[in-house]
Amino acid sequence: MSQITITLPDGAQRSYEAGITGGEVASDISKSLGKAALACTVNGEFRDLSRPIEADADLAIHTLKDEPQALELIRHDCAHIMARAVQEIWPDVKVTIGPVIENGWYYDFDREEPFSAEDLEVIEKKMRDIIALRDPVRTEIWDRARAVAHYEASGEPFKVELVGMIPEGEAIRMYWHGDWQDLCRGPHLAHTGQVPADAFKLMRVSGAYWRGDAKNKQLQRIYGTAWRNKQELKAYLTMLEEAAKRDHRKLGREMDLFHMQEEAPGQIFWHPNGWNIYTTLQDYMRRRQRAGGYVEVNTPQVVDRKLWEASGHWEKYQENMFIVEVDEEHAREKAINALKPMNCPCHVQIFNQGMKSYRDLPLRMAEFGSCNRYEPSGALHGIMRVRGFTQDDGHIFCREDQIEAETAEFISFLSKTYQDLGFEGFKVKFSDRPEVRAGSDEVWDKAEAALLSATRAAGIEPELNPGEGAFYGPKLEFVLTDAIGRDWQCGTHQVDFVLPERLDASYIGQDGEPHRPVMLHRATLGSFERFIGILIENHAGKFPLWLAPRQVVVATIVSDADAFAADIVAQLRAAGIRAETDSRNEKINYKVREHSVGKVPVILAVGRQEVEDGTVSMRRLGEKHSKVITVAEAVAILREEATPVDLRH
RNA sequence: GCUGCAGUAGCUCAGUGGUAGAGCGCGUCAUUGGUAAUGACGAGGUCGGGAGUUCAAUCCUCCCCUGCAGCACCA
Repeated sequence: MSQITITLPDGAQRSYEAGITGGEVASDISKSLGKAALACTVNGEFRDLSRPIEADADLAIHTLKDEPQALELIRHDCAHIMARAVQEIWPDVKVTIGPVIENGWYYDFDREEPFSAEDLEVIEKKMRDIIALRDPVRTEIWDRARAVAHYEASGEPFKVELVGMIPEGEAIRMYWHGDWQDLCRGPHLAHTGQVPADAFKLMRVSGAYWRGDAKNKQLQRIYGTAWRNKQELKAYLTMLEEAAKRDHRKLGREMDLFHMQEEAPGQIFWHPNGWNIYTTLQDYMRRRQRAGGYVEVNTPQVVDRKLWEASGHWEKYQENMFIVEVDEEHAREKAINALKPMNCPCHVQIFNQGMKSYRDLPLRMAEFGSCNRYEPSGALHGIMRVRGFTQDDGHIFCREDQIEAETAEFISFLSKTYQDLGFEGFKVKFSDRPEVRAGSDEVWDKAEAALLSATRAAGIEPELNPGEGAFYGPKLEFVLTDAIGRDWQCGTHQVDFVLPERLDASYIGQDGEPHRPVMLHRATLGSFERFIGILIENHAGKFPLWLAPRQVVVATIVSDADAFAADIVAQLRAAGIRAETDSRNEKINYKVREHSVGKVPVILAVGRQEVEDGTVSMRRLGEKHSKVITVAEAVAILREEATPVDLRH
């Protein structure tokens, strides 16, 4: 037996016989470490404690203290324990896959009968029984034929398929706890008792397609969440509740911003408060775009199918379009139109009017373009994913050699916009040529290089999405992060070589010959509807003053202050502030509560004292204390704060 | 679109095979009250839509619509 040297993370070295396991080393270091050990990392490879170490190695023993490894192991073992629990309760259920995901895991099962909420409780209880058994986890490497034969014999067709998907040369590893067995890459805990029995919870059941393909069989997926201890689980559940409190659908109702109803699924009825946010945002974008050298246009909603055929939408996008047929009986003519799902073909029509010269380029054309798309019913979600929406759309017609400068210009435009709207940072994703594409490799080379270098020049290193570009050109996607760390893809910037060709756009170059322009499709917010949803959730309804629909409420404490309040509101309105009085016959506590729930940023309370002194008691949303200042001071402060960010100085 | 769940007063929700209840909100009256709910009284729904079973359906069955969660989709 040869001796090997094990080097621990602190640099300490220990000598053992070759073939010793990580678990044995842990026990040798100390009895308590031996107990606490969950798994180990050997020369950078995350492994089971039970695997022998044959040569000199760096070794790190993982315990519950190592958060990422511990969570990975716990969740992974939860997945297996859940699958075992399900098969022990319903032996005829077929197992498929059960990966670790953010905050937990899921496992997909094939079972005729749907799992019910009560079933989840039963499964959860069974899981705790399995954990209490403290069954050791055992592993073996099998050859492919044996694994296939085993799963065929045990009637697990999905596992047979999975074995077939494991690449040649990769070990086929089998795991057991108790008699239950699963195919798995590992690693796993040393025994089932290492899963904290009070720190996991089954969350929900849903359908999911086998291998993520809608053409395949639909399986039943059970989601669970698991943590290192009860406190972490509780913190996570509390966080979910907090996130639910900012749900834009709930706040939209509470703040009286909008509503939706079943006669118009996926479309929004904007109430005065919500429309105020919308127009404030649109006014802001319009000023920014004008300053950015865009010309604003507006194009038709209902457009003949001929244009969609020419643009390619009829062929590629028809499923998502609202088709409008006018029949002969009523109109004495037959016409098939479609509501526009995108603005680009219409913009090319404007570009195509008259002759364009190279001197006209780059031509930056913007439209707050209302579009309608027949989104699948299951995709609809509040005002975030709708069937009728308005994009802050724009198309830049330019020469190939202008792509880089225009891209840089747009990135700076977008970056300022996000900053103005209260978002700290954003990520950029770069998608390059897909397999099936239009345009020559040479043109793609140029376009990709231009996008990349413009992004890098802006000091941004994009995340690469190889092969994910549109068939007509490469694209950048801009993802912003909200106040609670969620990512939202909003902006987009796409190079398009195809549409100008299909719709025959051209300009006369310096050489007197016609040339094809390149089109850059770009949007900053994406759609107003979705972006406002994001804003609501980002601010939890507490909008900065300039965006808030109702900026100030002047609330009277006694009715003797009614006239004074009305006068203050008149002064505030004259200063351009959205203000209203609340002189209802209610107590000040009641009014403060109601307007706080309604997320009004500023309440000015006025009673006898204020009338006498010409002051107001200013209370900001969420603050406990109010401040007494003169009316003139209040107007001056609020005027400044209510000014849109881009107009301030 | 697929799977599952849900749809009762403006909102949140309870409830029953014999035509329905609470809190908040709303209205009226009283109260003029200092920074997150003053009190009393009152109005308000035929229980998402359609069909069926039944002497009788909001409650059971079927179909449809809409919503929610996830999957798929997001050109």
